[in-house]
Amino acid sequence: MSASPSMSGGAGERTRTVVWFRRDLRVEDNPALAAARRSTDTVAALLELVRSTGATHLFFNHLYDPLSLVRDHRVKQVLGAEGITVQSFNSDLLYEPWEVLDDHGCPFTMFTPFWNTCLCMVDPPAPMLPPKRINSGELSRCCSSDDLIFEDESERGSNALLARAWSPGWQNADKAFTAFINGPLIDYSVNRKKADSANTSLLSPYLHFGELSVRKVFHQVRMKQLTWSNESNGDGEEGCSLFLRSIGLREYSRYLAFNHPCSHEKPLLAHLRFFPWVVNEVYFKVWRQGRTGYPLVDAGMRELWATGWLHDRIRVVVSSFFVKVLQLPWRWGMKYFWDTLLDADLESDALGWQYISGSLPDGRELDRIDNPQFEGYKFDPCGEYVRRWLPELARLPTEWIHHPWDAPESVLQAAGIELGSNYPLPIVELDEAKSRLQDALSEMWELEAASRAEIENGMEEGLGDSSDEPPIAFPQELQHMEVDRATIHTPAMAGRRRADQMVPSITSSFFRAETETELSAAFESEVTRPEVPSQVHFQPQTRMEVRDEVASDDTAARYNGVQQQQQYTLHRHRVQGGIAPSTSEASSSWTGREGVIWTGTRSSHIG
DNA sequence: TGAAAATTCTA
DNA sequence: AGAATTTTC
Repeated sequence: MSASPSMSGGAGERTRTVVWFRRDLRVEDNPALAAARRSTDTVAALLELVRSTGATHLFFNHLYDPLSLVRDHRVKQVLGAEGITVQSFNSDLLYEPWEVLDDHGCPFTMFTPFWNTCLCMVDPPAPMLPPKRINSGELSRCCSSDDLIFEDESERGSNALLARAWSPGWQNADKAFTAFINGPLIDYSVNRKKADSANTSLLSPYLHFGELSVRKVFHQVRMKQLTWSNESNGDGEEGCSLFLRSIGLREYSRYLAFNHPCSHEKPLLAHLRFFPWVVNEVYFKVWRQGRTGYPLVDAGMRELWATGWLHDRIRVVVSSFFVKVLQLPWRWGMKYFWDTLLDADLESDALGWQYISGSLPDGRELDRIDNPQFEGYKFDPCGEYVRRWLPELARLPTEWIHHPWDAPESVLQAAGIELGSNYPLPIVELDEAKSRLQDALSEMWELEAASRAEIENGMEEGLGDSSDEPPIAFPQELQHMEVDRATIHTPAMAGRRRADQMVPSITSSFFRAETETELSAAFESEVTRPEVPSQVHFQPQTRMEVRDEVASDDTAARYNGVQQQQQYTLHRHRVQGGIAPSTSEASSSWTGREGVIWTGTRSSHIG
């Protein structure tokens, strides 16, 4: 937001204002907004701010989760009606979700064709240089970033350790990026399967918080690729493709969120609603603590807790173990990721968990259980990773490091390990998990068939509720436990207040309180594709609002047409009034990709 | 050169 | 787990 109209074309770099907008202004902490104190309504807060500063223009960048889409649209309406010029931009993505369509003009339902299409499109415009000067008018005086309180004392304390390893800010983002493309990128294709972080870009938190522009990443990696291609460095070139692909996954997560507004809460494939999840809080706790008895899983969970980061592959390992072996409800895991990962990202994490839990057309097969032992030798052949995070196994020879339960007693003794005592036996045997999974799947298909039969018999009125996923309450106990642990350890969630998370969960209290009517209205009518500002950038802005509306209606129409043909069954129309019961009040996190050894809470990153 | 075996990859 | 690709003989 700028008090002066001189700041134009913010499409390239984010500005501080935009960053504020990403996670909702915390009005209650901002002295400049005393009038709006206690308000959690962004629109009211902005209105107040605009009035008090005399701003004439408002600029912001797009977000694609349902909460933001609705809210941002309201901002346009309300502030527009006040005579404020409101202009929004794409800054988070290479291409806007509504720009990427298949031959029939329909949104893709699978990643590969989506990404191939992206790669064939005209390259996104190169990022712009930052403006030489921003005339921030009254704004800088009345609410500089120093006045905004992003963490309280207890948060500050619990973040101290993480802060040592993490360097936020765009300069550091830039440094990390340069280091990556001049270093590990060339060997990315060879090294990417190793479990440790040395070979990954560790950029995901910077990307998440808008400290690094995806378009900049895209262009520079493309240039490297060209260079290596000319030198016929096949590996280097392939590394670039693979790395860009992980950027593509991030794009795709927004794409999915946009096309399926509930994808962070509901499985995209309808039958998953009938899966009989094992509601077992002991399993859940054991998983969180890294005491499952499977070394690779446990090492991952310990690393996650200690550093707030996990390699992409290990995210797949632990989450797939969670869903397939423990058969816990995936949204619990997603919530835990959200709480612990420093690159926690709603869209990316929802994509990841849906992929793992078999909810995507191109996801992993539901009936396939990955064997952590084999994965262990694949990603961590020498056992270094396991030894680093599980000191109790440090003296175990590599031969047994990923399956200590098979090791001869003498070997265990020599390594100082007593299974069941200082390292657990497998909490669930894989064979047992397999048969349990088979049973669960048959049950799921039976229920699904029964439900479909009933619907065909015209009984859908009677079972309106049953087609929603049965609500599985998020374990209460987790809240307390995490706070306890957080004060002892370092990680991210310590003392975080609920409001800080601002997870666009449709069921969050914030949402209900502030926007329920609007949202239900939004989801009720099928014409709701919430207000996608289309082609905003290069238009003179007089007619912009009008064009927006038209464009978004267009998009909506197209979307609805598509919706029928897709195999996804996302009963958006059911999400009304009470709004679908959700497992978790928050959501998830996960990025199929890079990360940073991250330090600091989410809320403290923003500065 | 072709079939069989081994390895790799899967969003 | 299974398809696709590469290596082996």
